[in-house]
Amino acid sequence: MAKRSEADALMQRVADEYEALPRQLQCVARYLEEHRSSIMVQRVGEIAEGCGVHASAVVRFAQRFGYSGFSEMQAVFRDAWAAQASPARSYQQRIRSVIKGRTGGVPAAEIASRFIDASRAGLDELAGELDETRFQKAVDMLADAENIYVMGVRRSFAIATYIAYALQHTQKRVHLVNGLGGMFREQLRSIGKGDALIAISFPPFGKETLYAMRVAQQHKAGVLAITESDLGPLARHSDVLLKVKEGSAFAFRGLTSTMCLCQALFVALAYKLELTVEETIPRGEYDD
Amino acid sequence: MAKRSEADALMQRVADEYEALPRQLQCVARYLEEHRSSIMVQRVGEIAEGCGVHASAVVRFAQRFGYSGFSEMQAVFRDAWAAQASPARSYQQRIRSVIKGRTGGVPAAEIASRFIDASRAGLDELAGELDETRFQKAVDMLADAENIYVMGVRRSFAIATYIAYALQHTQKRVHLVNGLGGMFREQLRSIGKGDALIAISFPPFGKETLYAMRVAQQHKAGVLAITESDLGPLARHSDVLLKVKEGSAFAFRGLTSTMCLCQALFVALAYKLELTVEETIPRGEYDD
DNA sequence: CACGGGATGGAACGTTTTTTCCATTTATTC
DNA sequence: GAATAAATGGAAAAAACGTTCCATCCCGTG
Repeated sequence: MAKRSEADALMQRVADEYEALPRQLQCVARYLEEHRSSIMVQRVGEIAEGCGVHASAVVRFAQRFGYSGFSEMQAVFRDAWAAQASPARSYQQRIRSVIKGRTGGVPAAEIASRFIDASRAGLDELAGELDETRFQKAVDMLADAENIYVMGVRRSFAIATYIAYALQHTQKRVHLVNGLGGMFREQLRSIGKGDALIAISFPPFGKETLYAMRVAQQHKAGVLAITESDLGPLARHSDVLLKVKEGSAFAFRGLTSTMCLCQALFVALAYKLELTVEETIPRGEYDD
Repeated sequence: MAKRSEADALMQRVADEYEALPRQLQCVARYLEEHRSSIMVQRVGEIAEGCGVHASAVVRFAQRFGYSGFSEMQAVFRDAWAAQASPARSYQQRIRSVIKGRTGGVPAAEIASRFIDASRAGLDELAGELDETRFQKAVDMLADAENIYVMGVRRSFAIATYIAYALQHTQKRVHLVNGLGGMFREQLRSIGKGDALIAISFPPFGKETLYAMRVAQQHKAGVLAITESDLGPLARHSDVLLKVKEGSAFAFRGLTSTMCLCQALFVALAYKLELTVEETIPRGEYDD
């Protein structure tokens, strides 16, 4: 593999010493970590502004790691870029094609990047085919609800978990129907008029989720379904249906588009409810 | 998508006027053409030397094409690079301007599509910056583990939930450390050598997760951290660290890239363990 | 509560880099 | 070949930038 550039070595040292650094220098460290590729074109002032510190703090940072000043440290990043930009790129590409040509086990990274590509395709589709009217209706329904019940089982449970977590940052009462102790029915018992159920389900549809939707409708609660298609059993039991098609790779269905849609739903709701950033994302001791 | 950058426009004008240029300015033009990608990091003097010309000639060149001086022209190239190097940033900037643009009611669909854009940018970055070596190490670690513990709290809990669900389709014993009944410690008690802990955490790091990592290390279990940066407390307590940077929109952090990475991790693991599709995704009565 | 050490930010300083000016050279035209 | 216009290079002026110094502030300690 590529020999470690001095920039790599530096970032390693930074990572090692990070915790021992004063607050502002930690900011600088994080900034470098995150904007590593653009350090070389930035001026001290820009970097300082970017991490909300004084320019001299950036210089001190460089000096702490053995350079005479910022300029000398910047040169390290510039060299690293120059080294990989001009002569090496073609080599790297060749190496990649060599890896692809191999016969043995498929390298993990190869699988990963295919999967990521599939997920990207899924998101592209989501962006293109989102039904704006329905999305608005979904947001309105949640905004008007007093209690929000969230339900998804097995593959969809993680999504339900996330929605329930996010909604805790609103004033709504939120109920994650998790079936703990086999008590699906009991957890749904008190749903009623003025409430909403968010049901996430994909084929083959979990019978617990279908049951929950029926109960919700009988109790005159609004039902928002998040699923794959307008057809199928969810359509008849829901008031609003949001469609999300997941790309799949290696015969394995993604979940990123669904996650993305649900987050978008929450953000839109938060704005409708006019939550401030502080309310939405309380950065406190207990946040993670 | 194919919007011509100002740099493109400039190079076009240069090409048009090239013949009419004095000798030295032609040299500069050729140099720009050939070293287009590195203009942004070079100083006037370097460029001048590079084409055997005096610094003032370079300045005159810039002025001839309507810029106040070399610096202004250089900024054009720098912007062009920044735009293509990190599309994520430009997405964010667009989002911010949308928010600032109107204080009234932003339509929900507008918010949704901005959020999806940000998530797409996040995935693009994930695809580009995935550390293949580390990813392989992570897969190997999980493949060798007898028991796999999964831990994430609050924002990361949904991800942990998903990983635990997916891993149930392998032969491994999987333990989701969920803290039910306040029993984090008890759920971790039996972790030991030959086991692995997957810890998902983002700043500000949940103390429960940090605790779990320490316990795992003390018990000689392998620790796989999924987080945002090499810096911070997770680095020292983990054996493998996978980085994932989430795009954020409307001051709200995404989770789609993390989800995608975790799914990719699982797929790669499944292939390494040579699970068939049937084993991986049993399509049965209970699936959802 | 007083103290000390380190972190921080403002401003001055020195250096580097860019730009302008002008004298000189080179090319062009009649 | 002289006259004129344009191009060039040196050097000084100006600007930008990085660095250093120092007063102040904050935090942990005795």
